[in-house]
Amino acid sequence: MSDDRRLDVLRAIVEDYVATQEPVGSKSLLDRHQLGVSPATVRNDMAVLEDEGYITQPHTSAGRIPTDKGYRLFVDRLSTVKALSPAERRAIETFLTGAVDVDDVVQRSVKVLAQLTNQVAIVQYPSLTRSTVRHIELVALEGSRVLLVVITSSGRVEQRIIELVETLGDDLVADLRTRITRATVGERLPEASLKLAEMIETFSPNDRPVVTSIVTTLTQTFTNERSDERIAVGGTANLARFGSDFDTAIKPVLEAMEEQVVLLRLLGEATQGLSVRIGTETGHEGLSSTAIVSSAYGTDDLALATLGTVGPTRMDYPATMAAVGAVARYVGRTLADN
Amino acid sequence: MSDDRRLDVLRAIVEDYVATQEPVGSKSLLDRHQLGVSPATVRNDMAVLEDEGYITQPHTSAGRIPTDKGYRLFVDRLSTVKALSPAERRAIETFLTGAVDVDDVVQRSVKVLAQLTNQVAIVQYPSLTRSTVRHIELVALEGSRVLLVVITSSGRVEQRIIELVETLGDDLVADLRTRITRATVGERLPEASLKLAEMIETFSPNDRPVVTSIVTTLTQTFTNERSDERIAVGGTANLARFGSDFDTAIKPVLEAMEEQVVLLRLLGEATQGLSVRIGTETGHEGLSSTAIVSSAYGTDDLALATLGTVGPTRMDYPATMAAVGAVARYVGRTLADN
DNA sequence: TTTGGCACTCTCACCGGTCAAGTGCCAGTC
DNA sequence: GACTGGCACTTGACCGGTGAGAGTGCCAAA
Repeated sequence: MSDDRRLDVLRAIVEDYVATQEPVGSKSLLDRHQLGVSPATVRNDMAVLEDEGYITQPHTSAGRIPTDKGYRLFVDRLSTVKALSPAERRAIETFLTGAVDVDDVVQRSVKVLAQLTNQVAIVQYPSLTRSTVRHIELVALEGSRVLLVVITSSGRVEQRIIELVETLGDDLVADLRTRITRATVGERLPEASLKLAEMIETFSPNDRPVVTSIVTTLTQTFTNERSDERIAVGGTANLARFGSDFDTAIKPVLEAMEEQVVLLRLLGEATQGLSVRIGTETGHEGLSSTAIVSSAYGTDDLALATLGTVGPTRMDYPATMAAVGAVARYVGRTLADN
Repeated sequence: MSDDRRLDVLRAIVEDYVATQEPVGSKSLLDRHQLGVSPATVRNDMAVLEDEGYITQPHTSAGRIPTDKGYRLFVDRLSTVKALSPAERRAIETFLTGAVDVDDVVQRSVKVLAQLTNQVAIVQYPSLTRSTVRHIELVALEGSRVLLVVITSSGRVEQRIIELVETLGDDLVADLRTRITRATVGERLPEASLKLAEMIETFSPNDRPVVTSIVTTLTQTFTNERSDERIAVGGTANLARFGSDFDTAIKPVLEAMEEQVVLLRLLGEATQGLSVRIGTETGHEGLSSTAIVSSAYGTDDLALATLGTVGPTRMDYPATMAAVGAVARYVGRTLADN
């Protein structure tokens, strides 16, 4: 018995099932793939594959469908990432080149990713905490309000309006601005926060309360989860492909898509390279029949954030992985140019 | 024959159908409403109502369901807006009072509106073009870049980074800042644009190219559709209630929800008061079995923007209208306090 | 180890009958 | 003239039975 052929059979089953959405039997499998053996042999192989937990039958006398474990093996060892067609590459390129700012880049990537994969696309905004400060600005508004603007290396602009207890003198504002700038520009945001804390000491005791309150807000802005958590979702209309039963197949996904916290967990840590989580591997109950393909994007040396797609476990993994990878590369490049 | 009773019958049909989601027959209608007449009489009334186009039968020997025209009549003449329960009022209040900025207010209102109505909620960000300028700031960044920040009366903060052809002198930036401030603060944005155009003349011919390019961007920011079009959507999981057929009932709605342009048209012009559009009145093909309840929000004298819900035509109109109205009032008040 | 054959199992689509709900119409009553 | 009770008719939903089709497991033979 050849171990290789059994894997070929598994691959054929996955491919057929993804294409037809129907349990695949030994005979119809041979109609579409030349394995050079008879149906009976395939049946034997299938029995073994089922014993080992890679495929399963919805009911006796039905064909087989892959299990999560089967998809896992397929992704890990049986598939090669499809190359994108030139048309697809061009689509990504033309979609992304017109973008004017970070918001725009994210918006457009969600759209193109959803379109390419026919799935639900998720794109996380470039992380604040992993960027460096490019520019920081402090502006006195009317009354005792101060506007704080931070521009990061990835082009994100964050602003906060701070309500102070007392009005700031113009000279103090100017002084603060230069000192904050000196302390933070070029630094990663977490380190910038540390430097800022030290900086407080250098002010006269009189000014410290005000300075502290500004620095606190600034630090919050740098490290605040809420601002680090921004995420764009698109292509929800593709949920149609997830299955016909709304309550079990579609509703949980829609609910997850509205929960930033869940989305973040799903995208996962921004490790370099493609990550595929299948079924229960997503760690989310409602998503047990979906799979998530994600990838970090960023510059060569620094992952800025993550993007990916959510689709049914019976998806075209090679194509999806190719699309996610390509969009991640383009987005990383686009933001680096900024 | 009493015309009033026929309207009572229509009201009963709408109420029953909304409650049960099933065609209502003459007999079961009398089980739930005391009309003081026999089923046969109700049948006669129903026949007339059907002739007039207010109700229809899915098939012979089925009960009747209201047509769009029937709902229209119901909304216009047969229903009174339900008062919100104290619990609901409290829910809105507690949800909105914690908001820290405009983004937060909008985010939270979408959520609470979706929750209250069990429908898809849409909230437009406060319009830029209808706000006045509260503060405007011009900051020279590194190189020939300039950061422009506009804060409006409704609390929105918009920023743009402008790439100039030449580096600006510090004194020119300062000069520009004060002059732009003088020209625009307190003005409505469209008028501010006009004033800015005039202002260009007051600069020396040397500086005019730079000034023009800044003013242009500023004007674009003020009147740009893209920034005026920001919209938040929530409660898409409630699409479950729209019907069981994904392709005809749910997909079109999801698609519409992803198209800013469509959404804007659906919310409609921000006229004061509640607006209800039923079925084809939405002017959007895919939404022929949905209804949109929307309302402008803002201060007494100025509508800032619109919010509303999208639901199936068979919705509880009085309750939905009450919720939309209440949330609009609260949001208007919250933003006015800002 | 592979293969062909065979008996077996299960789902699904189809069919016909029955049931319940609802209608339209008509003749009778107030 | 408006309302009512009665009746015949229509129709979708439900149910059980049936047959076809697809697929399986197993076994003996190559």
